[in-house]
Amino acid sequence: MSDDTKALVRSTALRLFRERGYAATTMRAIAQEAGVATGNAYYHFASKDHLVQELYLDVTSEHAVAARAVLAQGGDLTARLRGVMLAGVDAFAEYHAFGAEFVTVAIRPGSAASPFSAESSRSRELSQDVFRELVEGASPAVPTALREELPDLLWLAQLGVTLFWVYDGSPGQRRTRTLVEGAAPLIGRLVRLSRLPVLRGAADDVLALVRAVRS
Amino acid sequence: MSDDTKALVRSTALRLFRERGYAATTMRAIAQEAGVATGNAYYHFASKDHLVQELYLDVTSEHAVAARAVLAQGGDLTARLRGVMLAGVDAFAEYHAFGAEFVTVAIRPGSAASPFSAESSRSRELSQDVFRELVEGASPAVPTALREELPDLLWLAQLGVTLFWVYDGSPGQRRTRTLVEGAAPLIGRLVRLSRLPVLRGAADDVLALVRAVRS
DNA sequence: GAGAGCATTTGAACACGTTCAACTGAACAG
DNA sequence: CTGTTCAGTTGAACGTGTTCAAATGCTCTC
Repeated sequence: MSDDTKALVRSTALRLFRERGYAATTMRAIAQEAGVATGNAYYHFASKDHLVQELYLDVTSEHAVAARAVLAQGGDLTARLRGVMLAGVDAFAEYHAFGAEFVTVAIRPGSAASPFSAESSRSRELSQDVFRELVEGASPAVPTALREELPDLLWLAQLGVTLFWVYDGSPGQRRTRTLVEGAAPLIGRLVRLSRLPVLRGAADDVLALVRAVRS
Repeated sequence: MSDDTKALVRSTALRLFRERGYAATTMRAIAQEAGVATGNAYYHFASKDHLVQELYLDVTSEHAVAARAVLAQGGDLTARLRGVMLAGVDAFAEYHAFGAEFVTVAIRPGSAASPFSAESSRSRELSQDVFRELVEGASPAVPTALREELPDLLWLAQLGVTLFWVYDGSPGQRRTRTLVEGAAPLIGRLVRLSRLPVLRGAADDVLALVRAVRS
C-alpha cells in the first residue's frame, strides 16, 4: 500500500541518516534498503531535503518533550531558558558528528528543511510554542512590554546557538554548554534591567526594530 | 603558461558566477568557456568551492575599500558602524539574487569558502581589520574594557546581518537596511551605557562569556 | 467481467562535481 | 642528440540527486 511504502522509505531514510550522516546516505541506498525502486522514493518525497526535514521533525519533537519536562518545574526566565537550551544541546548531541552536514542543508533558503520554509512549519511551530510557554510561565513574570516579542527572539537565539554548536569541535560540545550557561543569566538580567529608566529607551528601540524589520 | 591558465579559469569562473549564480555555473561550462579541459580546472582549483572563495575575496576587497572611505570621515561608533555595514549591503547587492546559493556554500563548515576556514583567512582578516579600525578610530573613544573584543563581535554581527540579508526578499533589501539603521545606534547606545554602574556587571559578563567560549 | 481512469512503481537516462590513468611538451642532464 | 623528469593538460569514467516515459496494479463504472 502507498502509505506503508511512504512510512517504510521514511523510517529507512531516518535510520540511515542517523547511522551514516547526510552525504553518505544516498537516495539509491535508501530505496534499496527499503526494497523499492529509486524513483519510488521520489514519488513519496520530493527531494532528499524533504527526507531530512522528516528527521528534523523527529528531533524537534524529542526536544519539545524534554523541554516541557524542564518547564513543568517552574523557575525564573534564566532557569527556564538554560534548561530548555541545554535540553536542546542534549537532544542534538547524537547528531553532532553529522550536524555540520545537516545544518548546511537546513540553512539553504530554498530548502524544504530550512527552519523558515513552509514545509517545516510543523516543527517550527512546535519549537516556537515551547519558547512561548517558556516566557509565559516564568516567575517572576517577564515585563509585559517584552512578553509578545521575546518568545520569537529566544527561538532565534536557539537557532544561533545551534549554528554555534555546529562549529563547536570541543568534546561533548563543552563550549556550546558554556555559551548557554553564560547567555541564559545574561539574557535574564537584561530582561530584568529593561524596566529601569536608563534601559527603557534601549528596550523600546529593540522592540521597535524587531517590528520594523518584521514587516 | 600555468599561471595564465589559472588566472583565465579564475576570471572565467567569477564572470559566470556573477552572470548565472552558483548552481547554474557548472565546472564544465567554466572549463569550456576558458578553453581548457574540465580536469584542468581541477588541477588549479581543488573544487568548485575554492573558486567561490575567489569570488568572496573579490567582494570582500571591494567592501573593504568602500568601508575605509567611510571610516576616513571620522565619526562616532554608531555612524561608523552604520556606514560600514551599509557599504556591505551595497557591495553585496549585486549578488543578492544568488546570495542564497553562495551563503549556503559559505556556511558549510568543511567548505573552503566558510568564513572560518583556513582557505579564506585572507578575506577574513581583511574584513576583521576593517572592524578593528572602525572601533579604534571612533570618537568619542570606545570604553577600554570593550576595545579588545568589540571588533570581533561586530565582525560576527556583520555575518549575522549577511545571513539576514540572504533571507531578505524585500525590494532593494530594504529590511536589511532597516535592521542596520536600527541596530547601529542601539549598539552605540549600549556601548556607551556599558560604563554605567547598573550595566557594568552585564558588560563584564558579556566579555567573560566571549572569552570563556573562545578557549 | 470488461474497460477506463488513476495512483503507484519501475529502472534507464540526464547533468552534475569530482577523480584519474594516460598523454604532452618543455627543461634539464649526460 | 638522447633520455629523464615532471608540471601541465586531457577526456573518459564514477557515483551522485533527480527526472521521466513506460509498466503495473487498484478501483470504480457500465
